[in-house]
Amino acid sequence: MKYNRHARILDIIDKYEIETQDELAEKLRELGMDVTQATISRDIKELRLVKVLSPSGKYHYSSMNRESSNTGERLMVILKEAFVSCDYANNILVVKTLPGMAQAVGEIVDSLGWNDVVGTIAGDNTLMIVCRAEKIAEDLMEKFTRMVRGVS
Amino acid sequence: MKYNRHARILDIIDKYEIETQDELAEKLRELGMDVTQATISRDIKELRLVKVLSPSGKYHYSSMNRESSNTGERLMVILKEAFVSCDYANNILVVKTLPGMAQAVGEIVDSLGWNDVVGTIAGDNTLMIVCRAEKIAEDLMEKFTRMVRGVS
DNA sequence: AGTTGAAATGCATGTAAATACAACAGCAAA
DNA sequence: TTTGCTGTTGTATTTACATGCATTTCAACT
Repeated sequence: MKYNRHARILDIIDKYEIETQDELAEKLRELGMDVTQATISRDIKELRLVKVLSPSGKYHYSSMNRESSNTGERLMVILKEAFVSCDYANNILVVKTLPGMAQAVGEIVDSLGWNDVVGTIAGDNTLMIVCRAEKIAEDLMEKFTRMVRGVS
Repeated sequence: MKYNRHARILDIIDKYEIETQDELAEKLRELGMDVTQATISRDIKELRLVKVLSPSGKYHYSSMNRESSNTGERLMVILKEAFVSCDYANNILVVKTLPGMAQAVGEIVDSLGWNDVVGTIAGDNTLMIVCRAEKIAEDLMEKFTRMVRGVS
């Protein structure tokens, strides 16, 4: 019974913006699965679901993974995860990444199409970004750091 | 006042496993910032923090990003985000990724050290994984698909 | 300084979520 | 069959959280 329900729960939160556990219980009841809020609280714990804030300002349950559905967000996620640190000298920004990830991060930076960035070159875990001016490199470092800290 | 506090909150949830908003208020009070749970509820909303389940089975606040602190998890996140689809023929598994991400995914697969995988070679958005047997390729496809769906 | 409007906060309270406890179902060993 | 164990669920309750409303703070103006 339980695993079937878990699957349905994933379906439901994917399809609707579920704001409360009671609401979820309601949906399940419509599918003929009679459960209480207590059970759902436990399900949610097992499924490791989280309550996130939608752009609309409402909270809703989500699956933590696959949160980012569009490509832009997915790239950002990759960037954040692969990023280790960065520093600059003159107009060159040097980004350290997880091993083997520098190419990928370079690709992402390229894809952003910032035209203050002249070009990028990547090794294994190091990426160099050539900026038009030192100021740009500085700003960019700030930007990366901020981004990774989740401030957006 | 508020932005200062927001910064501290990020610090605190990074450093401690904060289970409740009251607990967070407590920590802030220790830093001389006198706030109530109500304010923190609003802060948390603005910072888009989420309550996630730790491995220990307890809930704690986290920044949604940077959730994956250890390298293994971070690689998994990248793998999930960069993955598009896969298929196989014989003992060769072909994985499609986002543009420019194939190298990175290949790197990750290599790093997993599965010895049923003979080797990998990556183009721009396509990765080929040479498996020891067709069965392995099939299993692997299953594994990837499952993983991306968030079931593990 | 006084006025005004917007943002931040606290207080009180209603709502949502987690859980202690008990009941029960399935199941394996005696 | 009985006993004891494990896992699932509901009930009742506690605990945690969100929010309406009143109050304060602060900056931008007269």
